[in-house]
Amino acid sequence: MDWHYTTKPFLPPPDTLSFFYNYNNNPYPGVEVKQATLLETGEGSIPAMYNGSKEKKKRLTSNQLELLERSFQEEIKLDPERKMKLSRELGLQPRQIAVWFQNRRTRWKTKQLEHLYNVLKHQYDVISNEKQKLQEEVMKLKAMLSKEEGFGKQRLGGYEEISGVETVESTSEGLRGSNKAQGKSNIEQVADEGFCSFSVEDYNTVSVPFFQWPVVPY
DNA sequence: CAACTAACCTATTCAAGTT
DNA sequence: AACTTGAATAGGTTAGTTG
Repeated sequence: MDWHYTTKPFLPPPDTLSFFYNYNNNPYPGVEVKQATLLETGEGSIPAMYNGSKEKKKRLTSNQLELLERSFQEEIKLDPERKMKLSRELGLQPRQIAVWFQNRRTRWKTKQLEHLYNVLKHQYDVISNEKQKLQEEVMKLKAMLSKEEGFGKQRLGGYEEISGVETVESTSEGLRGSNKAQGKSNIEQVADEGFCSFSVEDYNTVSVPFFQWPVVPY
């Protein structure tokens, strides 16, 4: 495996989650450009860990981490030019820079998935609550209806039409008030509050409001 | 169009640091 | 000593280039 023979132009961040599933996706097919040779990049000099001799793994210093982190915040992907620049500035092998970025992207992605999970869980809780309320309301309405039916039978023929829709006060009506006027369901209301529902198929193509690029949690 | 190349990914290993 | 973290490796996938 080699990391250092080609480069891609600076890629503006995609605004969808699709890159989660295809990091290699290039929004500008055909513009990949051949660049530096091994000699030019200076990666011909293989560090001890890569040339067979057993050197122990060393942690990066806080200064190195700080600069790498700042660079990562600027752009999640690493172009060869930046890799070489960081390599010179930090006194690390370009390979180490590339590895650090790869591992950092993995950590970043894990955090993003964690965040996504929390958002979806919140959505689920809201909808689950709503379902509970609606079920309770249905029970109340059924109870009222059977009561009314009881009255009707007692009056012996004195039939009175009762429209449930018009006469029954909904216990959760207040909750829906404003959105009902706009013809919106509670679920849509949830969506309006900044969450959206999407299917697995949507996952690759639909941009998600809470997703920001490059949000870099750690 | 197959072979090559170089990027990226996930899964894993293992040393260093922490509890 | 057990657990956690993170640097590094292995092997696979993808996409652009070349002959």
